[in-house]
Amino acid sequence: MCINGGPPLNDDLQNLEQIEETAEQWTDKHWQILEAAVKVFSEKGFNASRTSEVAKEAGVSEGTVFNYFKTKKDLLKGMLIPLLLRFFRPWLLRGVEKIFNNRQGRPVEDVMTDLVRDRVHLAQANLPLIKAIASEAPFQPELFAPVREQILPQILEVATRFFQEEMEKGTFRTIDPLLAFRGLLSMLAGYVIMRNIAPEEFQLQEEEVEIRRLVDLYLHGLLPREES
Amino acid sequence: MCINGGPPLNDDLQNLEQIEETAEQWTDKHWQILEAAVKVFSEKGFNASRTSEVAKEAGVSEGTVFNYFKTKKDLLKGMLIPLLLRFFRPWLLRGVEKIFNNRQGRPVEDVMTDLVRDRVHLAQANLPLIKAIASEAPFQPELFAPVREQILPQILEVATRFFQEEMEKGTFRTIDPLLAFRGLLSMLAGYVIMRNIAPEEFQLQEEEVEIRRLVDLYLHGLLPREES
Amino acid sequence: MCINGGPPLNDDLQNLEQIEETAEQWTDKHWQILEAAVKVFSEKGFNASRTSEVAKEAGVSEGTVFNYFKTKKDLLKGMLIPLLLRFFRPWLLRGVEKIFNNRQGRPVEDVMTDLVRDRVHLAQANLPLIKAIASEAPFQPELFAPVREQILPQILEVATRFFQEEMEKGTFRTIDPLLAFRGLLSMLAGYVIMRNIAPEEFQLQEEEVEIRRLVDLYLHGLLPREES
Amino acid sequence: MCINGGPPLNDDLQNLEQIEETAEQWTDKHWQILEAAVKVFSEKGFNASRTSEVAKEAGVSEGTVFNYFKTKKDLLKGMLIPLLLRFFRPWLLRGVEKIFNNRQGRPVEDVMTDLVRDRVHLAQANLPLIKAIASEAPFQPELFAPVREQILPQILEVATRFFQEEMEKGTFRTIDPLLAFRGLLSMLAGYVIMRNIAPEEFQLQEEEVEIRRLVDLYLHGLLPREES
DNA sequence: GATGAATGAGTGTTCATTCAT
DNA sequence: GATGAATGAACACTCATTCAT
Repeated sequence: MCINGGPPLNDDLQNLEQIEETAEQWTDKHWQILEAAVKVFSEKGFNASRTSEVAKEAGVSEGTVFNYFKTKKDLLKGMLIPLLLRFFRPWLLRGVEKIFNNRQGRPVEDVMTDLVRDRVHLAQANLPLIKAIASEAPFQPELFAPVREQILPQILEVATRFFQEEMEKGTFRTIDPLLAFRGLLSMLAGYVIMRNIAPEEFQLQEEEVEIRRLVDLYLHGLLPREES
Repeated sequence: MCINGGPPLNDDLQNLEQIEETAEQWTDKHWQILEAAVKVFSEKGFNASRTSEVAKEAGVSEGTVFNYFKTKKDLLKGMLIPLLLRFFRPWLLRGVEKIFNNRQGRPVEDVMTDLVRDRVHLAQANLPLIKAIASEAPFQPELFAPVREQILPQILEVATRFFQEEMEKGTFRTIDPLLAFRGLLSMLAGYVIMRNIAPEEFQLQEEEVEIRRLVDLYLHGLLPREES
Repeated sequence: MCINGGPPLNDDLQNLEQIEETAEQWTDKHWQILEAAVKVFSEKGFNASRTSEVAKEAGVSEGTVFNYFKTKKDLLKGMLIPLLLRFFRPWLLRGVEKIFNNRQGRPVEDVMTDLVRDRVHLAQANLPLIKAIASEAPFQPELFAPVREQILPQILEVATRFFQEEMEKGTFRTIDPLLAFRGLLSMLAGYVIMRNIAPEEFQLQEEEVEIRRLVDLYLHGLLPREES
Repeated sequence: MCINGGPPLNDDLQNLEQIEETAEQWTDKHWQILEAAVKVFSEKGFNASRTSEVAKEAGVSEGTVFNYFKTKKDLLKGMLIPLLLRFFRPWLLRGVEKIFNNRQGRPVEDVMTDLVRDRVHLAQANLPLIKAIASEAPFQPELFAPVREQILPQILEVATRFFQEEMEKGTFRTIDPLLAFRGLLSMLAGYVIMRNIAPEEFQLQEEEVEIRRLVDLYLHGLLPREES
């Protein structure tokens, strides 16, 4: 009859524990179908995608898709699971400290570059997933409410703590840590988006160069160094 | 029988002259219907929107919608016209110089703040329009190709010229002007998006404060001022 | 967009006034489609019927069916309207008295025969309608609740009044008038049903003969006349 | 692989011998599944019932249902077996005579009351079975053809014989024995149906009272006794 | 014998588009 | 020019049935 292994997706994305639990109960078929959905949704958008195409892409029959995900919308909802796990599990588990713990002596530019490079790579590797979700998120607020209300604050808290600590140590100048985070996030996202929309028009160089430049601008600003 | 006043939209968005021409040939009904479409599309997304709802919102019959815009997609295409006109006509007509011409003596922070404020206000005022277009753009590349290929380079050129001149004058330090532009654009867009997604979670202050902080971060970077 | 002239069917079948109102707001298309639905539903049963077949039978497109009746179930609900109007409007409007008013001097057998004949003819003429509704009624109690709770009591009241008056006049012997009504209704329905299921097996004669026999059995019972 | 114990159901319901034979070859699982089907079908109707629900109700897997009954329709067909056995085996085996043999001296009212009470109890006890079959019978004529053509005539013959004998004995007045049977059957069925549709609206009393009244009306008719 | 995952034809319903009035 | 009834292709989802384990 109905398979739909794992708990229902509704309201079960409150925190990482629940998300991991759900993910563990998923079978290979779940992942196989979800990957197909990610591919199709990211290419055509949620509404323009056809469940038949997801099925074909997954190499299963249409009925099977619905055995594993009760509705088309559940496919979208399900994508939050790998997204959150891939992007936040390491961070939230280990804290960002680990990344910065062993920066002994290394210049802050290098450390920030590592950080940005990691996120850029992650975003590039998961671009379809991000595209599928991000493009539909504005129109399904109730679907993503748990993320906004539960997960986002956790992320902000980690980020804030990181910036605050560094500011106290004097690594960064003292500004609103959330502003610092938003600024970095914006530049990072802006880079990834523009890179994928119109790399030519923006005359983007190879990734490593761009990342270094981005970090440089973020850290030093546009004004001339005053010491000179 | 078919009205569809003005030239067909296809391939007629190559430059501002053509766009203005098309806009002038539009009747009030065109605008009335397009505004309705903007409202509906921005709330539900292009594919989830119903032409019937656009008609109701516009206060006309469904048939009339199709008298003015041959297809649903033409409604989307048509939105590019007010978007481009509102965002770029003043810039491209007068050049950004005008904005900076009369900055005699005013500190660069203030001038940049004016610039950012202007764009933020514009974005806020046209948020539905932006949302309607931006959310569908990734899935209709051919629809937006003329913009990317014709309009975007014009914009980039103006922006580049501005940054370059200022760099030569010493107002800004010398970096890739496109990088400078992308950085500013990213921060600007990031601010507007986050403000509209989750103002609470990001603890956003009143606009003027946020804009000043944003410009400060953009201009000075995150590192402590070295002279101190 | 949506036509669906007339008020929504839900909860609007409380009394004959509302039913008549709804019926008057129906267009020819409504009736055309409903007749087709009656035909199809009565032949295959509600669930086994296909809306596509209803459309074909009505000579309209499938979309048109749903313009006039929002759902397949609404087609079923809509059938109550002609059913009730055809079976009860005359009765409830004029009272059964009219039928019996002018029976001056005529033997009660003849009057009852007229009554039964009228109902049998009506039932025969509306057999598909009855079949379509009656076969689904047991499984859609909420759909027919208004009829059971509002219309049925009205009918029972009229019937009760009729039998009671005749009993007081001495035309009938004094028994529970509802029992008398149920008995007549049962025989009438039983006759119509058996006639349509297996006329051969029940060796049914021509209608007029059967009706006279039925009335005779109903009025005199199975026991021998005691006077003899 | 396929079990489907017992002979195929098609065309094997010609007479009671074959039916009994089939019933004897059925295992407990057959009965278990069939009872579940009766429950589900009687609640939702044949077409609206899901084989998955039958399986769940029977406490077996969906596959098992189809091991015992090749198709969903076979479940319906199979229901004829308990129906016919329960309703007609005793009658046909022993003849109705047995019931009437020992009526020595008892008034005919009492004897008829016994008869009616027996049938009413039987119907009440098997209501789901009757409902499941009766509601689908009009739309599956070929399924029930053997019953109509083979079993029904046998029943009618027994009934006819009974009424005829009693008429010859003078217990009943002489009318068409089939009419007498149809009249009784109608009243009986009408009572059971109305009792289960709307006992309140019909103001039904306790069963024993209703049965006595029903028999009284059937035997004496509605007219006043002429001897008084 | 029992299972239940996989199947895919089939369904009610939607909605962009047309066109007669 | 404006209307809105009619259209029918298309889609999400269902479910009886199969069959490998």
